[in-house]
Amino acid sequence: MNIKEIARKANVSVATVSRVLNHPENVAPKTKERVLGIINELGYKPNWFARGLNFNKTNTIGLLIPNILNPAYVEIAKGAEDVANRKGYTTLLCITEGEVKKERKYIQTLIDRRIDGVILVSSLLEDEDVKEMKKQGIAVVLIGENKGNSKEPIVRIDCYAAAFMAVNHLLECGHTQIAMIYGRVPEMENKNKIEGYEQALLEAGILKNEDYLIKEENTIEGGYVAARKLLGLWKMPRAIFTTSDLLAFGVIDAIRDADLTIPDEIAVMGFDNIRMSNLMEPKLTTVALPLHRMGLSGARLLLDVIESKNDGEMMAMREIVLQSKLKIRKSCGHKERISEIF
Amino acid sequence: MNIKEIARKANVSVATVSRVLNHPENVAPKTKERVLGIINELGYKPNWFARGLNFNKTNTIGLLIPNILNPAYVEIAKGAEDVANRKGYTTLLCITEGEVKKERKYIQTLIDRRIDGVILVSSLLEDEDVKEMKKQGIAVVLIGENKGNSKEPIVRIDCYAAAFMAVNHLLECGHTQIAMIYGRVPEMENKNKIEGYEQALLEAGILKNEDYLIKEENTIEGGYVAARKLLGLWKMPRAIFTTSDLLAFGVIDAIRDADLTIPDEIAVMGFDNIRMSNLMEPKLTTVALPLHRMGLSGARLLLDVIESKNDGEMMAMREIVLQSKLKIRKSCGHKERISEIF
DNA sequence: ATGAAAGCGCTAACAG
DNA sequence: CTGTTAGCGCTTTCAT
Repeated sequence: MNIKEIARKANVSVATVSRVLNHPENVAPKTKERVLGIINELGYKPNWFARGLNFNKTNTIGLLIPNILNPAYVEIAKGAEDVANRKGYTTLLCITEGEVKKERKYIQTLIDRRIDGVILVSSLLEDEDVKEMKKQGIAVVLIGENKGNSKEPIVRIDCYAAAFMAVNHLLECGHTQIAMIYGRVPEMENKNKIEGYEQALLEAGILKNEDYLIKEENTIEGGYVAARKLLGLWKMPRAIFTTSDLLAFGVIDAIRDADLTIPDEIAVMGFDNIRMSNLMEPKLTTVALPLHRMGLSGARLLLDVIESKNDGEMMAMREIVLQSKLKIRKSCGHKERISEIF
Repeated sequence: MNIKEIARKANVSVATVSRVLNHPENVAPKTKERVLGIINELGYKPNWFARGLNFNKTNTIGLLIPNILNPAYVEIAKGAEDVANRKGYTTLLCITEGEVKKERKYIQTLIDRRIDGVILVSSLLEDEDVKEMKKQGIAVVLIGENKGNSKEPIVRIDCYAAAFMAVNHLLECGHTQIAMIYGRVPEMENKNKIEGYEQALLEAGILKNEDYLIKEENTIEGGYVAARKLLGLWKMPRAIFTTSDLLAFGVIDAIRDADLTIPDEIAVMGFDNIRMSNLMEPKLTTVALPLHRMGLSGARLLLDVIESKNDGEMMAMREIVLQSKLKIRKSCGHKERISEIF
C-alpha cells in the first residue's frame, strides 16, 4: 500500500496526503481528518526508503563498542541508547571485538546506510577513518580515549589520575610490591593508566619491575592467565591493580585457585565498578566510573552535533571530562589495618 | 556522488554501471574493468535508499531482548549477531525492558524500516502482533517461550524438564524446604519452570508452601529482595531455586548479609550458567543453557525463512529444542554428603 | 553488450 | 488550500 492508494481513497492528490504527514498545518482540517482516517484505517506507513531518498536523514546513530560481554561497555551503551531512543533515534549497536578490521567494516555499513552520526567507544580507528566519515556527512563523537585523537567532541574520564589514585590507595594500605594487569584494549586508556601507575610508584620511591606489568585480553580469562604469571614469579606481588573489573574477577579466581587469601596475602584493585564487583568475595575495591552517564553525555553530544549541523551552525569542539572516584570495599584491606602492617 | 556521475566518467550509461554492480556477468570484461576502476577510484557507494526502493530488501534483522544487563540474553544476542554478520546481515538490537509497550514501539520502527526479519527473545508480544508483522512481510522467529504462542519457527529449551531436574537435585541433596524465586519475565518460561518445581515436590510427597514461591524483578536486586523475604519467614527454606543466575547472585548476597553459610545452612540453585556463575563464592550450581547456540540457531532459522520466502517456497513450521544440563558446583552441597544428612 | 526510459514511493516547488 | 509534476538514485525491461 502506498501514498497513491491513500490519495485515491481520500479523493485528494498524493501531495495532500504527503502534506498531512509532513506539514499538517498547511491542510484544511476537514481534509486532514478524512485523510488521517483512511491512513489509520488501512494502517498505512510511508515507505522508509522513498522518504530517505528525499530527506537523506535516517534518524539512526551507530554505536561502536569493543565487547558486549563486558558490562562496563554495556552500561555505556545503555546510557547512550536511552537518550537516542527518547529523542526518536534508532541505535545500531556494533561489537568490534577490539579489532580495527571489524571497526572499519562496521563503519562501511554504517556509511552505506547513511546513518546520521556515530559514537566511538574506545575505538582503534585512526584520524583518517574519522575524516572519511565526516566527509560522508556523518557526525562523530568519542567516548573514552580513542586512537584517532582528532578534534572530535569527546566524553572521557582522566584515566591517568584515576590510576594514580588507585595505586596510591594500594600504597597507603602499605603495599610496595604492586603489579598491574592491563587489557589489550582499550589501548589509549590503558596507556594513560600505566603512566598513572608508574608515576604513583615513582613518587613513592619504588623501583619499577618489568615483570609486574602484564598485558592480556581484557576478559575474565585474561585476568586469570595474567594472575597465574604473577603468582608464579619468584618475588610475587602483594597487590594487583587491574584496568578493568573483568580482569580483576579473573585475578580473584586465580588467587583462590592458588589458595591465597585476599586481601591478607594479596590485594586486588579493579577498575569500572560494574554491578557485580560487589558480589565478589571479598567485595572488590575499584575505581568507580560514571558509566551510564558517559553513554548519556556521549549521545547528547552527538545529537547536538547532528542537529546543529542541520541548522548549519558549526559546533565548536567540546570535551566533557567526567569524574571517577575510589570505591573502597574489601579486596585491598582495610585502612584501619595499616597500623598492623607497619 | 551518484551513479550518473560514474556513468559519465566511464563513458557508459547508468544501466551499465548498475549492471556492473548487480549482474557483472552480463557486461563485457573491458567495460566492467573500466567502470570498476572509476568506482574504486572515486569510492562510489550506491545509495542505500534508492537501492531499497527497488529491492525492498534491507539485509537487516531485528533482535528483541528483554534486558541487556543480563549476560544470558547478551550471550544469545551475540550468537545471533555472529550468524547474521557472517551472512551479510546487519542486526538491530532492541532492548525491551520486559515491557510490551516498548516491544510494540520497537516493532513499529522495525516495520517502518522494512527489516527482513525479527527474532523475538522471551517476548511478551501477542499472536496478533506477530500476525501484523507477517502481514507486513517480516519473517518472525522465536527464541525461548513467547507469549504469542503462534506457529512460528522457534528455538527453545524444555524449561519444565530443566526445573524439574534442578529441584530434583536439591531433593537428592536431602532438602525438603525448597523455595523458588522466579522473575517477572520471561513470563512463559517461568510458568513452565514453576510447573517443573511443583511437580518435583509433588513426586517427592512434599506439600507446597505458598510462601515459598516468590515473583520479583529478574535482576540481582530482585533476587536480593526476594531472598530477604524468604529469610524472614518463620520457617525459613533451606534451599532456594531461582529462575536465573542473576536472581541467584542477589540471593547469595542476601544470604551473606544475613550471615548464613551456603550451602550448609541454605542451598542456592541458579539457572542459565552465565560466565560469572562460577566466580561466586561458593561457585554456583546451576542449570546450564546453551545460550550462544540458542542465538546461533535462532538466527540461522530466521535467515532460512527469509531466503526461502524469497524463493517463494513456504517453510514448514520448525521447532528446535536444545538440551539443558545440570552444572553441579558448590552452592547446593556435595552429593557425597547426602549420607551425613540422613 | 549496451542504452533509453519507465518506474520504485515520496517530497516539495510551483501553479492555480 | 490543493493539484501537477519534477526529481531523489537506482534497477530493470525492452530495444538495438
